[in-house]
Amino acid sequence: MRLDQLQSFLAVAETGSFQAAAQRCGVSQPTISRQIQALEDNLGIQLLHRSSRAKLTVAGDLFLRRAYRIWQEWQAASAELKAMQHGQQHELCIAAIHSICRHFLPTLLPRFHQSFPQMQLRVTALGSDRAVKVFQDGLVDLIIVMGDRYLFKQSEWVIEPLYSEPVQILMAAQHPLACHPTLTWEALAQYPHVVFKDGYGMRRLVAEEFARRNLPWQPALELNTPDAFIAVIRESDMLALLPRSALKDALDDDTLVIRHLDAKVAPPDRQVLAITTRDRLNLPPMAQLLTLIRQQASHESCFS
Amino acid sequence: MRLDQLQSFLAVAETGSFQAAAQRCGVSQPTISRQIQALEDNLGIQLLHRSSRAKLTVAGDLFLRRAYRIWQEWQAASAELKAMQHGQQHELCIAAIHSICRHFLPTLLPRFHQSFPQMQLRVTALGSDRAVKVFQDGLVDLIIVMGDRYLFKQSEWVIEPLYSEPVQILMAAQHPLACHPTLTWEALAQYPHVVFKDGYGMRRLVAEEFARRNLPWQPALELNTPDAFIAVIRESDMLALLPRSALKDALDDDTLVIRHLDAKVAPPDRQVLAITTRDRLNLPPMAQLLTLIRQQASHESCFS
DNA sequence: TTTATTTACGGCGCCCGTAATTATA
DNA sequence: TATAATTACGGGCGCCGTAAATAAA
Repeated sequence: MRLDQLQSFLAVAETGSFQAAAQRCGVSQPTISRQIQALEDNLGIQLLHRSSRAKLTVAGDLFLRRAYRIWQEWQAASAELKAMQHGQQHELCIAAIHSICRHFLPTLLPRFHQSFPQMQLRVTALGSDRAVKVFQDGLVDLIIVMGDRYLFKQSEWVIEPLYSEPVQILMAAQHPLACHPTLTWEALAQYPHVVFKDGYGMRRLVAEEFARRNLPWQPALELNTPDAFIAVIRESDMLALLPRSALKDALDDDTLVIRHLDAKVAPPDRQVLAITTRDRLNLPPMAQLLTLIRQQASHESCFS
Repeated sequence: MRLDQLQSFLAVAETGSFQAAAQRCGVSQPTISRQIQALEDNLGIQLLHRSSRAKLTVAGDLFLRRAYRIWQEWQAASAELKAMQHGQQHELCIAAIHSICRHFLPTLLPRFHQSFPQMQLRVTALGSDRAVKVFQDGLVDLIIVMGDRYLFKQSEWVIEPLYSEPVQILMAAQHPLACHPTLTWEALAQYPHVVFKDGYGMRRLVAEEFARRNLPWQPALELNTPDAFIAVIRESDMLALLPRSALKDALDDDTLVIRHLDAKVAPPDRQVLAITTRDRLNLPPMAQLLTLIRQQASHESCFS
């Protein structure tokens, strides 16, 4: 079945005449005749009486409702996708790690909102693994996560490195290690650690570094928001390895100090990636969002 | 858009691979590729990622639901009409005048039921005009009505004469006219008449006969079922002109007598017609019903 | 390298529009 | 007779399958 056959049928049913239908559809009258015939052959039953005012048969009457629904559904689909292509979708979902939600997106989202005031943005803070999962399930349009060797790349993904930043150590101002300007892994291993829960990129990065050096490493406390880290660290002898951006809030806090590792033994910088699918790049809102993200990222990189 | 393009898309979406889809659809793999391309061109947006496991794009995901609904609707329509053509429709509606419902259909319908036990029959007793109206509106599949010069014939109709029968006069046994073996119009005009309401064929036939003779004719009582006629006639000096089949119940009733008009001035026999549309003749239940109706009609004609 | 999709190509078939024919009122 | 739908016919476009090329994993 072709859609123009359906259209011919609907036109005839509505106008009651083949030639009126032909005019409406912008084709010759025999074309209408043949298309109706094809439809009837295809369905194996007569749809129209061929007297003066072409009236519907019982079968035609039954089919009319179906035909109309099919036609409507196609029109709706067509319009929907057209709208999407012109950037008129109404929501855009982002999942990102906490530091991005806290320090990267807030300056960027208002500017995006100016470009697409109609668009509803949904931003969710998640660990990297979870973000990748919801992205795979098609629940979000874009994720911003930590780069990771175990990231299972799909060919239809577009992975854009945004910036990288060093991992540093947060501790209370009166912590025994606070007097050292730089630290060693052995020193870190002496103290209990506050870490992210499983499924967070930073957890995996830290765990791998300790494992690589065969040092004992016992997470004393698992959290899933960086905010909570600061409160805990301030009042204990615990340590936390965090990316620099997560430590911005601690910079001006007298009760906390930030230290780094010896340059020789420092862990690799943590990479921050934006991931979406290739097809979404063609959607204007997504293109705009990515442009803003790139701008913000280059700005962020200046401080590295 | 062609339907097999839709089918290709659904097959790819379901199997995740072009060649699996090709196998399922029974075509070569390039055909699937081209059909998806055509669909994408038509909608102006990419529907599938072309990596290893062909996954849906956002647009494809949106379109999938529409496509599925369209496909289902077509399948349903196709099955529905196929079933109808094989006589599996589930109801058949008849509208007929009262005498037919009372004397003609009762012996016929049980036999029809034997042939199509699944089928639900709906029979409605109506005046001829009303029956024609509901038939035109597509509310019933078949009508059996009185033949009438004013019957507006449509070209897609099949009109089958069933039988004709004389019009006779019903009166109470002790009626002043009961002693005459045959009657004249002038005599009839002396007495009040019980008649059918407007829109009934017999009403029009009787009215025309009186009008043709310039005789006064005042309906004293209007009814719309022949049953009621008998009860009224029995206890009054009213007359009723009724077709012979409507008088069967009065034949063995001592309180009633039936008279006819002089042969020379008798009104035309009333014709009984079955009407349906040409397309319905191809439906097995209707074909069977018409066969039975014809049989019954020839049987009826024997008594004319 | 292997697998998967796209492009190239020859051929068949379908569909279109014009014009002649048939059916209908 | 006039109007409307169907059939006939020539031309072209479109779609198919096979096979080669290209892209991706």
